[in-house]
Amino acid sequence: METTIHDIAKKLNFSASTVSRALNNNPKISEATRKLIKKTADEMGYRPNILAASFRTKRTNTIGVVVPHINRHFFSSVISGIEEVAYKSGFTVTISQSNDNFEKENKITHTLFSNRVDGLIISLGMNTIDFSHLKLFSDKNIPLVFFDRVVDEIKAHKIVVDDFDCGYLATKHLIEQGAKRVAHIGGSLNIKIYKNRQDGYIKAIKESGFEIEESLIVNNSLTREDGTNAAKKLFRNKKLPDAIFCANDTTALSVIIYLRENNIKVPENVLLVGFSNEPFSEVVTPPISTIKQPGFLMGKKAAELIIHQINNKNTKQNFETITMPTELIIRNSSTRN
Amino acid sequence: METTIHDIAKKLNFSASTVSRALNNNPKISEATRKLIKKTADEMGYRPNILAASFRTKRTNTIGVVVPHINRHFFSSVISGIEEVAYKSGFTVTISQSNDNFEKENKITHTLFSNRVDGLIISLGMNTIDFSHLKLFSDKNIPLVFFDRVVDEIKAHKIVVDDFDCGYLATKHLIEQGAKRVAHIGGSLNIKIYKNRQDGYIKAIKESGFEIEESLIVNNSLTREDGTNAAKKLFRNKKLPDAIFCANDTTALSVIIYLRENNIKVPENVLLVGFSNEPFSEVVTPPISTIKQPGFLMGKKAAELIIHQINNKNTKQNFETITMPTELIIRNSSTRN
DNA sequence: TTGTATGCGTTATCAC
DNA sequence: GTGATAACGCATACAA
Repeated sequence: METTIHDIAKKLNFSASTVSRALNNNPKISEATRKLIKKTADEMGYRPNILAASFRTKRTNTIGVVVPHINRHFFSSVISGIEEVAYKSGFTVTISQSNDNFEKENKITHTLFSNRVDGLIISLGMNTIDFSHLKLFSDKNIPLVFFDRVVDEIKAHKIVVDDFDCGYLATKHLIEQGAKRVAHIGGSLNIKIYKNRQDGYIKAIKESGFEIEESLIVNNSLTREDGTNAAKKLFRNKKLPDAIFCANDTTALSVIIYLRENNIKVPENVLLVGFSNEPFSEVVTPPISTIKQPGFLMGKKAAELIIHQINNKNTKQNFETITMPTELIIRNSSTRN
Repeated sequence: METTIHDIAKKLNFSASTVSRALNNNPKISEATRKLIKKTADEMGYRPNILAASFRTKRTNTIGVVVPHINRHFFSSVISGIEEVAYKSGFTVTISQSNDNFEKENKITHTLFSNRVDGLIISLGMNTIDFSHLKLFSDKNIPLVFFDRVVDEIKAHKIVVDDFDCGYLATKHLIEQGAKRVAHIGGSLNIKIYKNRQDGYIKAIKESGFEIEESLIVNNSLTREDGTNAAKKLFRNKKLPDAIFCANDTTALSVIIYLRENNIKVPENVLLVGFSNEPFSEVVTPPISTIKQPGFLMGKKAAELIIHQINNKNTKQNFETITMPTELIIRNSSTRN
């Protein structure tokens, strides 16, 4: 049997309420009894039943986190940031992954709700176009923070990067390095971040006086395999591209490997920029120029925002969309010395 | 206000107990009323208060997981495996990271205990030599599963790989490829897995009729920086090593980069094997031969074991140590074609 | 400064 | 099959 506050109370001839107060550092309890009670609690091996307390106070001190894939470097960095801030503020973090599967995302989210998490931080799955499971939270006034894959339809804090600008800068950089025919391998245009990256690419191309060529743009789901297929397709053109802006590093890697096998040199023949700064992009040959997203910081920020909301539920919120700084990291894949 | 079973009961002129039973598919409730109650619950937007139920039943359906670093590929793969199995069995997973900091590990573990997790899956921090926070679980008969960094002092299921054998095989492979002076960059010998890897190395060396040379063994904390320093040290020897078995891929990567800068060729001049099969090891030049640990499977296995324990708490357990299969992945860094 | 009484929402034990 | 009641451990309003 676990020790409860009643056991401590009985032993010391106090009431349970006094014990409860002492343990919670209620200032109305005298220094002496508080010390005595805490000491005794310690000796008796008392461990508070947080479950009971949460049930009573309707506060779990738990933050739910939903990401598409835990083992992607970007997401695990975000989680790491969330966890660090949460821990320091006395919150526990419950993590689930949707596997980019809407059914699972839906179920997970409901479970988190039923578990009465104090707030939810989420990056949406690829196929999520119905948002009722999230409305559940905003309707019941449970703090909600989106990051990365956000959605316009729901009012909440959002943490993003300026994908449009990133796409623009990456493409412009390629053009500045002398590229005249920049191709783009992008993601599904249903997803806002990929649409934005592509729009940035288009702006840079037009601004530099080049034409948008349909044959230089490929959209797919940005896996390793898709990247290879995209490369094949692009290099089947009569007029070959001399640079490619890839919407993620995985695809850029596929391209590098494909080109190596076909004796086309990066960066001598083709310049390359990726996206996300995956750990491998720095060490592959040639190192891949890429956009660095501050995953860890995004996580910290998300946690800060949600904890602030949790602690100020009554005061009205102005929901803000926070754009985090990115960095174009220029490496060998996009520079001709 | 949230809808409760009492609200449903009132509306339908049933008792709360009947509603509770119907919702839990208790066979004593008639088909008709069960359907009616479920339908009404749905209409009223009823969401069970799992907190209350957990409190009552003393079962949270939650598994606690503690790892040193969430954003290491190996650990996030393990977590991913745990999460997948847990989800399918109706469990929620709470994840924390210790940052290899004993204080934090201690505090986290106590918090998980107070939150009444049904079980704990843990890989210990680098500096954990006191285990009272884990005894807490085994003493109270709360299922506990260790993986990767395990400990002999506590009886529990353990999921490991055969580090000794891995070290042996890796070293032997290098010798078979013609190496005559194999060096080793290892981790802290306080940590069992690193000790075992090194012992495997030693066995292979001796078995092949070579001498153990102190100057060919470096122990450090296996960071990127440490790897570079170790390489410097090794190549200051009068008689240079012609192969290195590194206790992780990070260090192997450092060595590759250091050697490249010093015009020593891998694999022509020096053969190399790493450990863990980090994502970058496949794509770096040259690709690094390494030991693949089945992180995802280890996670699945850990979850299966702990869920089985949770569901069979009364039946006595025979604690087993499960050794998962590894694979020596041979790539260019260790082969001379 | 401390004690008494009450209830959070659910499930389990009886009873009918 | 269904209902009444108690209990889980804690925090809090109110009393003293």
